[in-house]
Amino acid sequence: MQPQHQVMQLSEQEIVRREKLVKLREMGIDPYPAAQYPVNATAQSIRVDYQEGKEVVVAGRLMSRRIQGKASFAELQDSTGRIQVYFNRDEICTGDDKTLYNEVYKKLLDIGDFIGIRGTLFTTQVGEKTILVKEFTLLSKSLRPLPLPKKDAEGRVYDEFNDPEQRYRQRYVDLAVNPKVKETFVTRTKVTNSIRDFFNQRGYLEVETPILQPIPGGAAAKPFMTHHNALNIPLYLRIANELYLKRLIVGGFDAVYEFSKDFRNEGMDRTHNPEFTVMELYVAYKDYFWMMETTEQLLEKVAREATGSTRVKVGKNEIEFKAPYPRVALLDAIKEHTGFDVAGMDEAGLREVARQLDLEIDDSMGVGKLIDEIFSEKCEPHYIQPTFITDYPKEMSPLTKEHRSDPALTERFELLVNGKEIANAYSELNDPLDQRERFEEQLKLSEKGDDEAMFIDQDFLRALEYGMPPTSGIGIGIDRLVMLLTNNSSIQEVLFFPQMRPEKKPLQLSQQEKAILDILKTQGSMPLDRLKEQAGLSNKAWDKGIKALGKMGLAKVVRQGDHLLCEIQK
RNA sequence: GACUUGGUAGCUCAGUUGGUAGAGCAUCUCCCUUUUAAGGAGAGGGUCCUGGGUUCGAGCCCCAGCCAAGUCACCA
Repeated sequence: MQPQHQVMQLSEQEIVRREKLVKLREMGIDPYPAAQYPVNATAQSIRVDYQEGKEVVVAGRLMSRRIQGKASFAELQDSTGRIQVYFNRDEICTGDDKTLYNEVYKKLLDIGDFIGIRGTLFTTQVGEKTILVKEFTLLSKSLRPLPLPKKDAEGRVYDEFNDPEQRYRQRYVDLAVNPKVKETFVTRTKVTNSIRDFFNQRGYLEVETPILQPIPGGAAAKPFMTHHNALNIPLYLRIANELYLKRLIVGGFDAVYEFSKDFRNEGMDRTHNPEFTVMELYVAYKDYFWMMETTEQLLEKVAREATGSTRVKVGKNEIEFKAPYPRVALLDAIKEHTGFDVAGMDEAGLREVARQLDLEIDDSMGVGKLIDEIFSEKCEPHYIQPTFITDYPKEMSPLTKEHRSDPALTERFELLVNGKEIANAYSELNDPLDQRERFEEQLKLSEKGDDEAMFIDQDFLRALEYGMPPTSGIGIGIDRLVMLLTNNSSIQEVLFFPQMRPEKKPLQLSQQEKAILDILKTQGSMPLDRLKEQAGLSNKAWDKGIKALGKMGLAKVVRQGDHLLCEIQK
């Protein structure tokens, strides 16, 4: 195994920047100074509050340069955007010594470096608000060249940094170079702030519950497993936080909510990341009708605060988040979009319907899963505008209270927007005996082969036995909501660091080079074809190996009459 | 998991029946005092994703693999 530093191959530009680093240090300039820098303005504040001749101190990354002899225009980018700065040799170097401009600025600074600037504001002949640099300070040297997308007057982008793999793996570069990406994440935080604000104003309590759980409950999903050494027990990463929040309602809180990272060990695609964010809220003495009204109000406010409007463009559609939203019972939706009335149907009947609708089903599916399959395949995509789908069958809702007027159904709704589920809510099941029976139903499903069926959580049942007030709860998928509000069709675009397969380590090769060189060493010089034969390498490996050796100056091929001869060098 | 597409310079991309690897930007050198995607001139820069095969010869053709995106399948 070779040590890491020998593996590292630097590009020409990276070598140049490292050499500049050395030169700066030789000149007594610290490329990574510790002292704070007294920033008093930003690109944005200068634009908004422009005063000719005003002195400002700003800091940021150098993002472009146009050097013209003794003068140069450059762009400085800070967290608020870009501002043009003007370097003039005689403004920076007031005495005879011009090295600060000629050497330090022109030769030793690079695009990507962080610098601080003290200067005065002026407007150029072309009308651009600009800082006339009086003094600059290197704050941090950048050793890797950034990609340099550019925009022309019509807004066309050149050399855009747009390869998704690189953008996700190196999000820091993506953020530094693509301003739109930053906006997405600012909107994301506005969304969560707006939700918090809505709940806090109502006096709801934000809480934290365990991520490491002995029994992963509250949803049907495959969990991640881990192990606690001191306790010597298996633990699961939570798939939902529902059961813990309900325990808090048992304990006497009237309303609790939590933004929770949940984890599911399932497939990844443009709408699924193994870790994702859900907001769950539980409010005592409420039912799912109340929750529908609350949800409408919440989303109307969030849409307005995060995007500036209740109308949001999503792909080809425009979605109106203004309350109220239509309410459609699940079985009515199925009747409407498939023509089948599945109310009260047994498993065999549902199988037959699914078969007629050309749906793929398997034997482990019970009544609940079959209905879910029919609905999500045939109905879900139709609901573009926000719509509450209500009254799900009991079999697919093991934590939900039985419907007050139909024992086959539950008091549950999902909110669909743009054909996708955004929220899921119930009148929570608080009858401990009913809850135990529902868990036992799940156990049967599990025995049938459904590996997502819920576990029985005895402690949760114990809590319910002490008594939980009637409660309504909701879970909102934050990533999906942010996707909608930022018009992104991929979850990776709304997560800073989406999960990726690890990058391959750079190969420590030169196996073939070593093989060739070893033979050559014993001979000093030999015919090329004999060397190839003795090396016993594939054509491709031979070709690469001998070319690489030539390039490194270790071997040389020389022509001698009709023959090619290979000689060892040095 | 299946299929499709892609992987070439720091970035964005060309690359012809298979015949010595190209452009723009960036970098480096020289010239240049108000420019705006790009001032002028010149130079350097490559593991063509990896491994094997076919061939006198592979960035290109064949096989296997890696990574990604998209579509489908799976999926609270």
